[in-house]
Amino acid sequence: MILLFVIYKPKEIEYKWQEEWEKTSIHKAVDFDKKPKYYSLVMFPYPSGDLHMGHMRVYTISDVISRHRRMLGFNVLNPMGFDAFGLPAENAAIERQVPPHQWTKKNIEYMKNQQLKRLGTSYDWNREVISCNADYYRWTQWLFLQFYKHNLAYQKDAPVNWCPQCQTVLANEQVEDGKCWRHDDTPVERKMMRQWFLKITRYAEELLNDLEKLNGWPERVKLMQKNWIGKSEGAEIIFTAGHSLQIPVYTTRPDTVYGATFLVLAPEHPLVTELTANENKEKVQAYIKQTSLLTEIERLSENKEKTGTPLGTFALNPFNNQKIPIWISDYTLLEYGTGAVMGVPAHDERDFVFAKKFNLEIKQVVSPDGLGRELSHAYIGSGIMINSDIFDGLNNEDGKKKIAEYGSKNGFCKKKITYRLRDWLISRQRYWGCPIPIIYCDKCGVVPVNEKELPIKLPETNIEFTGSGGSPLLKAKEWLNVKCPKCSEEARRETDTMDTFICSSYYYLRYSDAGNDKAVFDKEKVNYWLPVDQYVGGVEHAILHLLYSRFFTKALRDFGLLNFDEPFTNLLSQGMVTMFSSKEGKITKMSKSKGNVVGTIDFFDKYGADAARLFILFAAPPEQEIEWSTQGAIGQYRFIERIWRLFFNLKENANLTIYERFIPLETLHAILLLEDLYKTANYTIKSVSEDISSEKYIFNTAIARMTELVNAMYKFILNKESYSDVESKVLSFSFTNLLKLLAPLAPHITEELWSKLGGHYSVHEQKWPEYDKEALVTDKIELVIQMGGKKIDVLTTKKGQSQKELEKIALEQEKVKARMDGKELIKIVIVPDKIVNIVVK
RNA sequence: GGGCGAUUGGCGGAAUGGCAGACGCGCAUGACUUAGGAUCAUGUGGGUAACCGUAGAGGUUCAAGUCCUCUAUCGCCCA
Repeated sequence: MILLFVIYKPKEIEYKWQEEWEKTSIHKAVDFDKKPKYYSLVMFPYPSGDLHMGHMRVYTISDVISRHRRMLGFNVLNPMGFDAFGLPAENAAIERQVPPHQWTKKNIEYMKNQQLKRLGTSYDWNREVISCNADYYRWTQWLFLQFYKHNLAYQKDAPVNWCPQCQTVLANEQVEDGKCWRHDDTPVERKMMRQWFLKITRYAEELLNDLEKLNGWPERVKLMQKNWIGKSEGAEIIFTAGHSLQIPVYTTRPDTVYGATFLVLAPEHPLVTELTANENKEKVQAYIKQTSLLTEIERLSENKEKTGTPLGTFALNPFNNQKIPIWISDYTLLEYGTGAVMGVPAHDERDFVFAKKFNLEIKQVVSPDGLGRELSHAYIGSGIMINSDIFDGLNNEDGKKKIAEYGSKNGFCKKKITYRLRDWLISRQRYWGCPIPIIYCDKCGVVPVNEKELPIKLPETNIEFTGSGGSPLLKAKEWLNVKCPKCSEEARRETDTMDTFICSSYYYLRYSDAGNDKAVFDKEKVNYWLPVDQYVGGVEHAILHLLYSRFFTKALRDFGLLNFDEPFTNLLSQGMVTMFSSKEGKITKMSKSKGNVVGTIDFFDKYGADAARLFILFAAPPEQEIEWSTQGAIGQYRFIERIWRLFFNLKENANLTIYERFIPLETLHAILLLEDLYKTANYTIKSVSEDISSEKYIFNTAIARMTELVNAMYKFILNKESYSDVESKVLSFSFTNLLKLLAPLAPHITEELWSKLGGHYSVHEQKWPEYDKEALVTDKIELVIQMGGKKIDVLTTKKGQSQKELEKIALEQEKVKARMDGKELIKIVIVPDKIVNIVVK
């Protein structure tokens, strides 16, 4: 056996084929092709500048799915783009005075050419979208105007995080421990500002109900969305105060209304001033100020000490005419329900803690056994109603209905459905985002920009990035001052830009017709390609991005632009890539800030993208977390090298060729191990096909099966000098199919060997292999003999024997006989062709 | 606190209720070598053994990693 030392140089091979694929456009998606369409999508990245191995996972998984689908005969759309607006670019501008567009563009070029392309991804770059380019954000603005037209975009006052030192608004992620990220000595305040919202709540019910249609989504993602929407059915009860002030209160527990011993308003509640007694004014003002310094998360934390202050006035419970004190506390939120709750300490944990702290009355109205007693904590379970006048003795579930009915008959209560989901605040007081196409005119008020004027481009010259004093757009006078589209008088542009989640809520639609400069997309094209057949992305987007995209799809459908209800038929949320971080002292998500990143370039240079891809796929199933291990990745590099050497060996000695036809089994019988090899090859085709096609995409087991095939081939050729014709055929058959099966996972090495084997370009355009069913038919089985459920012996025997025959065989075994000695036979359980279990006493 | 999920060799992970540990990493031994951190081959859960082993304790079953109940730990989401 002569081993030829042709060295495997992944870098050369990979560059070569990447260029060839690009030159021959084999990844182009064809609109309205005859083949069935398949839309494979991966969440587009933020162009942060340098992708690491952790990022590569999602692109690898999605790419394998795309390549596999092409081989199965689909017309595949596999596009890529960049979610290019956002804070980091603006921060870079503040810190280094590089204009955001320049910084972003440079990063995109690098990530695209040095990282994504080098991973061997099969994107159709003709459809690239970059959200910060005017030819894209023009349509972001256009869509905003459609939302505005349909009353789905509106303005209202809402609290923002405000840094008094920077004189600017901060995003939530810029607030660290209640302090500004740039001034850890400056507490962030909450300030009310007029801002833009999209009315996602109009679709709350549909967004909830349609989750049922999403059979291809992970249950836990659907559950997260369901909880986020947070539908609750309850009642609104109107308490009164003073002469005729009405205070509507929302509750999911109307059955406990007789237990209400106080009322809690949100500090921001509009009636607070009016309801405050003169002698309490000072304290109340101070408390409101104190609350404004807290974030919502801090306010709602259960660990937080409850705080509050009484207004000094009283409200009337309409059910029993009891006078109860009115308080304000930060655990009531203005945005939820009516901004006021009735305090029922006996049956709500937070109310209980609050009542204990401020010595308020606790009155039990639901009891598991119908008896009242001293409570050490709130009783939130069900039971029998007590202390509730005419409702006493009812089961509290019935009580809920009865009380709501009684209340609505008397006009102070009505059934109400509430959602936790709130309207989507889209205003950002930032430069690097899509400008909101609105003009403010002193005469005409809020005026939308004429659609023909789009895009409203971000000014790129004479912009100063200081990080303070508000958005740089406020100082771009030439840009800021315009004529009113209605009256032509002097007017000003809106300086807020849009949340970048808007850009990512429709990019997958734009891919269907990315170059269109007449419309956001052609209706026929979008309805041809969409919905997305397989979406792959991180679970960190399980709620917001996916919910916003679903909302956009439904809204655009109602605008008459789309004819489907849900954008993503199947969703795969891949687990993160972790690695030990010496900074944190533990294994944690790979990220630059934790100092535990493995760069892509070095690894690609040394071991190649194919090895990286195989390791990422092999380490665990896609939904699980994986820990990056360069050693493990080298293991996959060795696997590739083993195939590489096997090829040269067989080419030299065994007349290796492309061979795809099935081989009649009778020609293999006489040769030791040959039939086994042929069977293994076919079993590999079967298993790999099933693993990759399954909706779980279990690539790790698919790779294991291919490794077994390679091992089997090595075993077969061990110490072999020459090969008969039929042996060559079986080896060729095995190798040819191995290349095809491996092609989606390791696209470069398979393309190289396919071409060296004399195959027509490209291996990626070959038909996915089928297996020889005949080869997997066997007349022998391994019969397991058990006694009392424990394995005693395994023997090879004929397939398809009757239960009686199997029983006889089992009882004849020496090992069985020995153990039967002196024992009583209780029963024998037989699973044909599998197992015989003998139970003795 | 509530909901969801996880827990299998030294490590990553395999196992339609039917032979636990496929495949890989690591490790060990041998071969080839001046050499090996290359390659090829063999072995590798624990135990001298009978046997024992899938976080722990119960249960269902002829048979449990897999189903049920409880407990512990970890993770995610919501509070």
